[in-house]
Amino acid sequence: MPNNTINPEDWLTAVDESGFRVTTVQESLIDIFAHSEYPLSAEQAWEIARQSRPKTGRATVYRMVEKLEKLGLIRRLHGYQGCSHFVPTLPELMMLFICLSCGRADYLDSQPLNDLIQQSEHISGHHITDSRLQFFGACADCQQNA
Amino acid sequence: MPNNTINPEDWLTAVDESGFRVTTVQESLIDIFAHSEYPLSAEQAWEIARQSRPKTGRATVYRMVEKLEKLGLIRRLHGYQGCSHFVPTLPELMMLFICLSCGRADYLDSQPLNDLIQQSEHISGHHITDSRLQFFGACADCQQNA
DNA sequence: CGCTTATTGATACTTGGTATCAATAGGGTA
DNA sequence: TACCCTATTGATACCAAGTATCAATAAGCG
Repeated sequence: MPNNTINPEDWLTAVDESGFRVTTVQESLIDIFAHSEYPLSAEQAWEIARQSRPKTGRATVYRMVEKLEKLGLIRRLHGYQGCSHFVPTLPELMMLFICLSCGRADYLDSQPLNDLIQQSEHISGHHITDSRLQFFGACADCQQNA
Repeated sequence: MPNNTINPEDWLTAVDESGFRVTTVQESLIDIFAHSEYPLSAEQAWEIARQSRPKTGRATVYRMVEKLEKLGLIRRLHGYQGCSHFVPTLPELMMLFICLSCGRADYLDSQPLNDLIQQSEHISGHHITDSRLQFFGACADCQQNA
């Protein structure tokens, strides 16, 4: 995952600016999601959070996940170990590839998807306001090591 | 939904040929999914099934949904009232549009998606074995009646 | 028709997620 | 710094979707 393009500071700013208080739990959860190499479920994030902050509550983690998703900072993966895993959002890279072998997500340039949306709107007459595209398969690395 | 292209007989054949016994419950459930105008959850299918066959068990419906999904006869929708609704599969029409106003699914020609997959494989080096594309928005009808 | 075995239905259970509410901690003000 | 107000938190209870269990039932075959 291209962590270098994800800045936890920006997430804190986004949470702050959306009218919420920024707390230490939230900081720790933002850190966990922003730095994870793999998609995380709320349950997994809770486990990790308790390692450094044992009293962290389950509901708090679920609430934070919901908040981050609503703010568009994380994005839910569907069809990979259920539908409860999240990855950081990278607005220009909305086409997600998930490797079924190593579990890592790769972000692909979303311009081709935007083109496809425009084309589909034109053909069907529907007005498309949201889309979800996920690819599954074997990543370049896993193909080599197979 | 283009029901005219879905043939329950073919589904029964598919279930039969995959080594399962074909029973009356299964026939009724296949009918329900193949003829529904809207995406259905297992729970909803159970409700409908009990109207004509009151003793139908909940687990049976969940089992049948699982079987139909594994055989590729129905496909799960994600992000529309959760992730537990299903629509019949139309292999050449794998791009799904779901109207957020009337709830109906429309199937779009999947050739542009196939092209996109090829292009993405070429650029990324990943081997893509499965994909999921869903559009959300307002269908042509609902735009007019708004 | 009767036998064998897959399927079924009732029920209990698990899991992922939500609601409640008293206790806690931000952060603004004096 | 100390105080107050209120959003957030954590513990717990709760809920809903889905799964496991197992005796009863019904396909399909000889």
